Amino acid sequence: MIRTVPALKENSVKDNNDMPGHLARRFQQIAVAVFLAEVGDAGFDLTPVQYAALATIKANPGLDQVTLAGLIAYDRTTITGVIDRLVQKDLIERRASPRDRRARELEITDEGRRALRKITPAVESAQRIMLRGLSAKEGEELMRLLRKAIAAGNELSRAPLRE
Amino acid sequence: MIRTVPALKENSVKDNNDMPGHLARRFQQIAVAVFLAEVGDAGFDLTPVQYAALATIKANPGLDQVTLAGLIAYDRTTITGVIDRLVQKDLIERRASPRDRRARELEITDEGRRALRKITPAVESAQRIMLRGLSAKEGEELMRLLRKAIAAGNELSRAPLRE
DNA sequence: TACTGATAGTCAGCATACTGATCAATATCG
DNA sequence: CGATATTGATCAGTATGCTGACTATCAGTA
Repeated sequence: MIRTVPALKENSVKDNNDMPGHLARRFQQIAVAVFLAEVGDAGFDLTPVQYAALATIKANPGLDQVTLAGLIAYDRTTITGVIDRLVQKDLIERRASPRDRRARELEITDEGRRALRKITPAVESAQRIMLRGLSAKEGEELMRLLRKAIAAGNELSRAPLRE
Repeated sequence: MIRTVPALKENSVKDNNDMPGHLARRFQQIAVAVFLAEVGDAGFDLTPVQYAALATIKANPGLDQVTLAGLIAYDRTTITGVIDRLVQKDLIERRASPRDRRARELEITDEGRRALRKITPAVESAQRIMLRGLSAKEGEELMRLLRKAIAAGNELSRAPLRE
């Protein structure tokens, strides 16, 4: 096939599929949808962010909000609302720290522990589903590359990971 | 080293870094931050979503909102606000379609064209920066794996890609 | 101890994203 | 033709995520 007119303009605009930023958004979009579907099917109403916060609070009892934010790379202004909703659902407790009156200590409740236990299979299932197009080896490689890119860019967002 | 007590509970909770969903969120978070920083340094106030919409409207003059949404995998309810803001900035025009009175035809303005031209280097720079931790080969492999995972999960989100 | 800077948390404001609903217009089929 | 279904767009409501500002508190130092 011979084109009489070369498509100059079109070639100068990169395809979305060549843009890592676009691919990042798409993959995250699917990941969230899968998470909500699996967790919803299991009878729970918990977002990915709420789950990550809940699991991290359980693993680090009594931590404050800034530390929590650092451990899961959230902005501290985002954490406030997430915590509010977890408290609302009686999954965690927020109380003033005796050592630092600015800080709030976070603790998982029994109900939070129960929810976390029951929800775990759905979360693991979701992680599998979002990689279902890849072989096990490819899935591992994708995660390795993501970890590497993230490590190099950690300081570039307002909410870097802090250990 | 001998552990007297096996850490059963802790081991049952997967590390965030083993969760593709968490890695997806982190990578996207960094990608957006880098995009906004680069584009902002270039003197423009445009989000990744607005950029993608603008570029797609330029490449497909006169398309309607649902088609645009499909081409970049947005939810149609999200598009409304994005279009509002692009119109507000005089980068595009939205007018009623003569063929289908439900639909709106979208067209880039001269100012939109100018902005797109001037902003392109910053966008390309952003794509490089978000992969700066990876070799060229690794960057290609990451994009290939993301494309593959996305293709397999396309129908799982409310806003799949439509060609 | 008083001043200064840093820190924990919250808030207002804005921009994605989604669910589910509604309205108007178009398509389809009996 | 007319009833029905579908489609394009919008809206209300909710939940991230961010910027920038603010208060209260704490820490270090002159």
